[in-house]
Amino acid sequence: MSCERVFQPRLEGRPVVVLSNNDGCIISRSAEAKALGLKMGDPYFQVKALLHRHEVQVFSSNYTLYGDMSRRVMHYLGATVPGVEIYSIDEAFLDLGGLETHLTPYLGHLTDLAQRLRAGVKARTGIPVCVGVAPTRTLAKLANRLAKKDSGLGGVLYLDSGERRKWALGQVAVGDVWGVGRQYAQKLAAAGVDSAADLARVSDAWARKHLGGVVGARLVRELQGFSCGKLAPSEDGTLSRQSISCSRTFGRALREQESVRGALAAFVARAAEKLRRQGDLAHVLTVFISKNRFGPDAGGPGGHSRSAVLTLPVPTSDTRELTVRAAQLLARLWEPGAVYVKAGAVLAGLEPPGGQQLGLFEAPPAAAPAATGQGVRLMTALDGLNERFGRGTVQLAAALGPKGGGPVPWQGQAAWRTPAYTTRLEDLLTVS
DNA sequence: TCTGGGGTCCTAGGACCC
DNA sequence: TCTGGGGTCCTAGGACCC
Repeated sequence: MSCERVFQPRLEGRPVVVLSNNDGCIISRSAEAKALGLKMGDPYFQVKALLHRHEVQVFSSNYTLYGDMSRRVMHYLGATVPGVEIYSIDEAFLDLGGLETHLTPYLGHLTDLAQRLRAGVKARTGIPVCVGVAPTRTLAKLANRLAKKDSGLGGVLYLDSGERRKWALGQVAVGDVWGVGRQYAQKLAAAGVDSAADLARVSDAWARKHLGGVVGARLVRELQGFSCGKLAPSEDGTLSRQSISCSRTFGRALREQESVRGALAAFVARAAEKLRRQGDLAHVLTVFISKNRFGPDAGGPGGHSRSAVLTLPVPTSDTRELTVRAAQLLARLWEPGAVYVKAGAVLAGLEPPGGQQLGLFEAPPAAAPAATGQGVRLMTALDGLNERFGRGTVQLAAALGPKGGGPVPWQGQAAWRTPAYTTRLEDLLTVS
């Protein structure tokens, strides 16, 4: 929402929402939209009338723009303080350990440093941010939440003393603590644990028993102010993922296997592209297809979706091989007469090239095309062309849809997408 | 009519190993 | 009647995050 506002200042002070892929649900809201009672995850069609009545500005999601703006914010943070952990597209943890004790005479109180970071991000990108400072990530998230809610704090809250920490814990409902979702919140309420302060007092044994084992124990320790280092530091937040997937809800329901096969070819190609960017090969391919989970005949929980898994004989990142395999898996899953609304591909068992170990009696596999230098060069050329001329410039025919061109049958809805202001020359904003 | 996508970690149980 | 200890790997399922 903030990204859209940067490029359309007229949106300032007005209710604005951004929709998920396929224009399905609300995933980002301005304060004014929140005040109208619009919730995260509200299906668009259910709140359409309300949106219209209050002249809420609606946008399809524009991840090209949001990803690029995120990169700019993170780059500034990385250039300004040591130890940046990118946590998500709009959050980062900064390690300020030691800065206060050693540098107070030069930098001032950490609250001042946080204020300068906030102002710096705003000046360079136009994106408003809040900062929470505390001894652990969980407490920093909690402080950030309070900083966001109470405009009197000027966007920054530093929990610099035991008393202030105690006060902050008392302000936050247990369900709003990082790591407490719907299920745990319900369980905690039943046990009389209502606030973050209550949660910080439960025993280690109780946390282990009722909040997912060591995860729960860590959560409570973090609230008490003992850091448990939950996050694996990854250099830029994208490297060394353990699985890579691409899935989409189709713009309309599909009943032809050929159409779904085309969609899967496109999804596999996207996932394989990400895999090659990470420099890994995948050993395991999963394909899934889903029927409408809200329909009357959706079946039990999970009954609307089926998946098939294949362990590849040789790990690969070659789009051609993965596309062929995905089509085979799809054929296994396909129920004639069924109507599908979504499909996806997951690449797992990721490993760097050259790491395969053979069993004692296993013959080395004949090199598949994917493993040859030619295959690697082809994929490199493919990625190079798509990088230079735009995503999808060169694709496998399998991903192009039916002959004759036109929009592919699985194309999602995006009725209110803004331009890629910062990444496409033709979309550059002109000011007169 | 219309309900997102991409991840992580953990547990439990079974098969198998030394 | 008594029946070890310490592992790995895999799958399925459940919880959580933004």
